[in-house]
Amino acid sequence: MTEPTTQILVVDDEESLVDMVSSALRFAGYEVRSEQSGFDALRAVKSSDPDLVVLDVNLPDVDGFEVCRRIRRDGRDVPVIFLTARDGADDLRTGFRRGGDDYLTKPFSLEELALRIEAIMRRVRGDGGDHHRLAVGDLMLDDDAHQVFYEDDEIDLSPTEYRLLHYLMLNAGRALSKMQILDYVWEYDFGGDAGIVETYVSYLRKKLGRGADMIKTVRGVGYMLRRPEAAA
Amino acid sequence: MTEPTTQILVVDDEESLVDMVSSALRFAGYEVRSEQSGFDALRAVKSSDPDLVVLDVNLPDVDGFEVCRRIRRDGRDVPVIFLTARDGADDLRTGFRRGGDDYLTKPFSLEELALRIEAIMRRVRGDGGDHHRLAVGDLMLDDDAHQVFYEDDEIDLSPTEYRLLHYLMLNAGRALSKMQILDYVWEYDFGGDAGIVETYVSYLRKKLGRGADMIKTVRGVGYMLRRPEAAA
DNA sequence: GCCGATTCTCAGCCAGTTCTCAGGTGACTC
DNA sequence: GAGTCACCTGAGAACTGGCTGAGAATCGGC
Repeated sequence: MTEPTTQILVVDDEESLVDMVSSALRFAGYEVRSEQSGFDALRAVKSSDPDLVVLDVNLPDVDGFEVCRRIRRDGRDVPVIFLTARDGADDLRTGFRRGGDDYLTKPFSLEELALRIEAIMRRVRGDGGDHHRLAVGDLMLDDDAHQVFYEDDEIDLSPTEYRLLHYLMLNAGRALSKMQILDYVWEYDFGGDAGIVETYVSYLRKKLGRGADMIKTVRGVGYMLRRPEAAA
Repeated sequence: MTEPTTQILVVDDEESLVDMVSSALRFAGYEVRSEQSGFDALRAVKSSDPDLVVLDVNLPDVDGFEVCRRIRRDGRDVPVIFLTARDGADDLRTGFRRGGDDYLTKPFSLEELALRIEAIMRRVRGDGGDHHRLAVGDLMLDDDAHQVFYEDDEIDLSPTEYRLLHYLMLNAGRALSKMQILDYVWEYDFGGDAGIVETYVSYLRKKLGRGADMIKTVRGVGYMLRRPEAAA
C-alpha cells in the first residue's frame, strides 16, 4: 500500500471515460497520465515509462492491439489492460491474454478495474503467493477466494453485494456518498438512480446479521463502515 | 515449491506463443528466459546455463533437433522439451524421447506443459522414489499414477477432466475465472467459448459424487476448489 | 475400420440476481 | 407534535448466469 507510486497510462478516445477512470485511479493513489490516441499513447509510453497501461482497443488512429505490439517491439513488457466492447471479446481472448495482460469489457465498474490493476501489480511485484485479505473488525474479506466471513461464519454474497462491501471495507471509517458508491461499484453507464444503493445496503445488512450495524447510515451523506474503535 | 528457482529457456519464433508460455511459467514460479531463433538459443544456453529448455522444432535458422544436438555436443545434458506441429510427430516420437527429454505437439495446453516440466524436474532432481501427490480435503491426486481418489475410492477421469481437477487443486482456496481455466487447461488455440468449462465442471461433479460440492461456483467469477479449513 | 470414450455445442430450465417501486418507519425541523 | 424528508425494506418483474441432458463430431484402441 505504501510502495512508491505506481504510474498508470490511460488511453481511450472517449474523453468522459478517460476523465472518470483517471480521477478514480488518482483517488486510489496512483499517478495517472492519459492520452486519447494510439500515437500519443506510444509517445507517452516512451517518455514516461508507465508501470501499467489501460488501453482501449478501438482508437481512432492505430488500434489498441497494434499499440501494444509496438510497445512490446520496443522491448517494454509493461502490463496492459485492454478495454473492449462487450461483443467480440471471445474471438480476441487467445490473442491478447498473455504477458500479465488482462482485459475488461465495456461497460465496467471502477471497482472491477481497480481489482484488476491491483491483481496485476501484485503479480508483477511477485507477491502472488500469500493470500490477499482485508479485515475490519470481525469482518474479513478474502479476495483470492472471493469469500467473506463475519466472526468466522462464511457469508454468501452476490457479485454486486461483494463489490459494495469491498468498497466499503477499503474505505472503512470514511463516509461515502451514495453517488460515490454508485459511480464506483456499478457499471459506469448505469442509468438508474442512487436509491439502488439503499437496497443493496439493506441486502448486505440482512446477510451480515449481528454485524448489520457495522454499516452506519450517515444521514444526508451516505454510508460508512465502522471501524471497531472509530467511535473515539 | 521452495527449491532454488529453476531456470527455463523458451525457444520459439512465434512471439505470441513465447509470451504466453513465458508468463505462465513465470507465474508458476520459474525463472524464464526466451529466444526466437536457434543461434540465439545456443548462445543463451552457453551464457545462462538453464535447467530446462522448451524448444520449438521449426525454427527459422537451425532446426530444434540440430540445436539439441549441438547442446549435447557441448557436453550439456540439460533436459529438452520439444514443441512440434501435430502432423509428422509420429515418426519422430521414438526418435527423441530419451535422455530426460519429452515432447509436446502444438497446440498444447499450459497445464500440460507445466505437468511435463514438473515431471522432468522431479526426475532430474532424483526424487522419483516417493510418489508425487496432491491432496485437498478428502481428494487426492496421484500425479505419477495419474489417478484420483475421493475418500479412497478411485475416480476415473478423462484427460481433460484430470487437467481441470489438477488445476483446481493447485489453486485450492482461490477463485479462478472461467477464462483463466480455459486459458490454462485447454489448448491455447481453442476457439470455442468459455461455456465448456461449465460442462466439464458438471462432469467432474458428477464423478465426484458426494464430493461434488467441493467445487464451489463463485457466481459472476468462476469456480473454486474448497479447502477444508480455509479460515486458518 | 469399428466401437466406445471423449470432446464440444447447444438449448431449455431453473435459481439467483438485479433493479424498480411504493408503503412504512424513524429522524429532524419548526 | 405535525409535517417533511431521508431512509428502509418487502414484493415482484425482468433478466442473467449457470447447470445439465442430448446429440454431433472426433479420437484412439483394438
